[in-house]
Order: sequence, then C-alpha cells, then structure tokens
Amino acid sequence: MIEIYSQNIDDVWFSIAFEKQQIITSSFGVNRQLTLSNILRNLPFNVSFEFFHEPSVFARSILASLKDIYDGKGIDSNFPLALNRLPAYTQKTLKTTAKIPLGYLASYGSIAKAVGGSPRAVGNVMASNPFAPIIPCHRVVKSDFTLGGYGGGLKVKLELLSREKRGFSSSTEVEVNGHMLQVFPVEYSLGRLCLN
DNA sequence: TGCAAACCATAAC
DNA sequence: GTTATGGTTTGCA
Repeated sequence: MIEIYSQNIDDVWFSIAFEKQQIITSSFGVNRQLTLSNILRNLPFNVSFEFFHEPSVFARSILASLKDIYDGKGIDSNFPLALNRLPAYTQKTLKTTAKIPLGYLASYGSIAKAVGGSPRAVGNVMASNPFAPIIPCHRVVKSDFTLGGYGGGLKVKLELLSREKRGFSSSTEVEVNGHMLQVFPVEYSLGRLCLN
C-alpha cells in the first residue's frame, strides 16, 4: 500500500508517495493539482494507494525537508529513495545528479561523459526525474551555461538556483563511479540571465 | 548567430 | 522489432 501526502508550506505545495518507508516519488509546485498529478504519474501501476489529508509525523518531516531544499538550504539527511524499479541507466544518471553539490552546476554533456550515453539521453532522464527536488535536476544546465529546460518551468529553475548561490568563484570536481565530474558555481548560469 | 546532423535511452506502437 | 521523442552538443557557414 502506497501512502500519499501533500502539504502547503508558505504557498508552495509539496507532495510525496511512500511505500514501506521508501519514497516512491516526490513533487512540488504552486499548483496543487499539477503536483499531485506528477505524483500519480510516477506510481507503479500494480500497487494500490491511499491519499492522506493529514501528514504523519514521518511524512511531515520529509515534507519539511523538501521545503528546505526549495529554499536553497543545505540538507544533511539521506533520503530513502526507491530507485530499484527504474531502468539501470536512469538510476545511474539520477545518482550522479545527486552528487552535484549545493551551489554548483553540471552540464547534460558532462554527466553523459561520466555515466555513458549522450547529452540528450541525460536530458530525458532529467525530464522524467521522479524525485524533484530531492534529486537536484535543477542543477543541470546546457554546456554554455544557459538554463536548458525544467519540468516546473524555467522561472522556478532560476529561482532555485538563485537561492543556492553560495559565492563560489571557481569550478571543482566530484567523483562519480571512477570518473571525475566537473561542476561549476551556479553564478555561471545566473550571470547569463537568459529567460525565454 | 543559425542550422543540420549526430547523439542514445525510453516509451509507445 | 521499430519508430518517435527529447530539459543536448558540436561543427560549419
């Protein structure tokens, strides 16, 4: 039985689906319906679910953490994400994306170099990220540091990145399965103020 | 700048 | 099996 919880915090809706203490999917946005339909889209077809109006204590703490991420605060906890049902490449790409540190960016292409496949394949994984904003797909941008796309709209992507600004001035590297993934300060994208 | 071609994992037929 | 679809990238005019 999958449990679904939804909560409005400071005019933003946060939703999560749990099964056995694992997060099946998460979503957020100003529109409650949209947020919930994102949740429903990512549920496995053969498991029943139930919607709860009042979040449990456990759910409430996770939802509060989502809000912290939304606000650009660092979070120390590791979420129990249910990655297992996803295709192998999708899992690998999501795990790699999760390693982009707060305050930094990576490009679709550089992630592709680390996990294999092509930049477009990486873009596809980002577009269907079931764990927004826990897996920080908003930190993935085009190779020229323009924003690329975002499920919740480019405005939201820009706002998230603005709040994650930490004043770093040079790129650094993180290790992902043997490769080094180069990451750049979010300021590189913010400086480009490109909106469509 | 702008455009065409290559790119490659998924999902939908 | 096959095709269609992208949150891309690169090269070339």
